[in-house]
Amino acid sequence: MLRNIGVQYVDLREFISTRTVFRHLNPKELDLLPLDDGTINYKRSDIVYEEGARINGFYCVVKGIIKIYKTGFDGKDQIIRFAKPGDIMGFRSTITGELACTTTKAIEDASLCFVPGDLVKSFVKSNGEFAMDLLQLACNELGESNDLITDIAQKTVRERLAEVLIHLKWTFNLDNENFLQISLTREELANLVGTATESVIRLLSEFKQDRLIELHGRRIKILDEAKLIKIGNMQY
Amino acid sequence: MLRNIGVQYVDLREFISTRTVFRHLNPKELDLLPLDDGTINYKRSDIVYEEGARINGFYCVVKGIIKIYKTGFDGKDQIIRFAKPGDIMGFRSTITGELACTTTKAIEDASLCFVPGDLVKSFVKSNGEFAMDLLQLACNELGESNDLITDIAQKTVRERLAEVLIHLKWTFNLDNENFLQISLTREELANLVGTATESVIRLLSEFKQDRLIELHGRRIKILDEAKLIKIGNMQY
DNA sequence: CGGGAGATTGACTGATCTCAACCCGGGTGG
DNA sequence: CCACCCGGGTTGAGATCAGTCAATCTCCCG
Repeated sequence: MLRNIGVQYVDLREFISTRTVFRHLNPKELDLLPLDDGTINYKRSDIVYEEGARINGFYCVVKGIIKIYKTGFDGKDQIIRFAKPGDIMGFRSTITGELACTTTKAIEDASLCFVPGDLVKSFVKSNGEFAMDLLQLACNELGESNDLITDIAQKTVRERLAEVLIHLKWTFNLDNENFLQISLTREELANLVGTATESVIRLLSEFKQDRLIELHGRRIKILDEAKLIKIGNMQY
Repeated sequence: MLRNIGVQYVDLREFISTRTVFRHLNPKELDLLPLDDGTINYKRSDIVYEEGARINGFYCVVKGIIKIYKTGFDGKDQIIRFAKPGDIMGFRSTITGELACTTTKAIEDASLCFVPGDLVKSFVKSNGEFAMDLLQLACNELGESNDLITDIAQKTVRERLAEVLIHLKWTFNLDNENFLQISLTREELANLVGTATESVIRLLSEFKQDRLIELHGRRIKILDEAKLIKIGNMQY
């Protein structure tokens, strides 16, 4: 049951049964999950599935970070969210039976555990606790998506960039030198903010001038979180 | 069980049990719904609940149209979606237990049937079919929200307005004279598109010049759906 | 050393927002 | 009956945010 993923040995069953939406499955149900057999490794920039693909199951992130994005008609990507260890991808398509409406790509080496859709659906019907957890998951995402809609529609690029930096801090934390623990290209940052690469670059320089952040290549150090929150007009 | 809502008499139980997410409840469960007792009438521009309110139950639209929107920090509203007969409002907050993240206001006289959250949750746990339906509902909305994010982030105001007009047609249909069967102020249209009122007005005039639509006050006649779809860069 | 991807900077353009004025129709009070 | 007001709609002018295009730079890699 022990499995080598990257540098650490992790008990996969332990992980799935405590850190994911499968936390309320009973031992019998857990036995049905194809844990090791369903786990697939991806290298940085590997695509897990593409927009338009038929998905029939949950991809549970065990290790790594995956970006989830939609490609607009003009070829520009909009990053919707990131999935990190413990998160689930592909549940929307699995539940609705529609084709995937997003593409998912590893931005660092990753391991995903695939759980077939039929199995998930049977759990939903047999385990009310699990159904509620899944509903909560969907509803949480829905809330975040709705927030994002208002943000993009009403805030300036400057405000949104500040907000994105704060969200990244909250989601991925800082290392002991206050650097964001996620590495994104300027273009990815732009696709997250919903703007042009050049705009992100200019605004990052501004923030650096104003001593809100420090830049070391792709590594971003957060110097003044409070000020960034203010610039981002965040209500938290 | 017959109830006067507006000009028509409708069998409420029949409506709830065929047109809403409660369609897979069994007769026993249906009996638990506070149908007539839970039904409340609203006048145009009445607020059902406000952002920040504690919601604990589903509001099921029986009659009328409700706009669901978020107010940005600068006081401008962003309309997320409309709820029409058969639709549910407030399920996100009910499920997650969070405060409402949207305000909901009747844009025409409406009747809503309130179903307590505890009852809904008990159905989720006891009725797998219902749980799946609810999940599908949430996932469908999630898909639409994600589409909207990409649209707002990448499309021009002109493209978005064209798209909104088409979506309104699909959602509310046209009357026998090809007028949209929903009446919105220019400001509401702007809040839906995510732009300024003046921009909407100017673009509507353009569309009129180009013989894509006709304007009679708030009533909008769709003349050339195909062209609007093209302008909106819609992939359908 | 050449090539390529990503990052940066500058100049220019233009879509869209804001501000302000004005119109129009309906309702209201004197 | 009329003057006034008010909300919503419309139009114009000017300001500006942010996108595009193009040139350059910096690494890193083979």
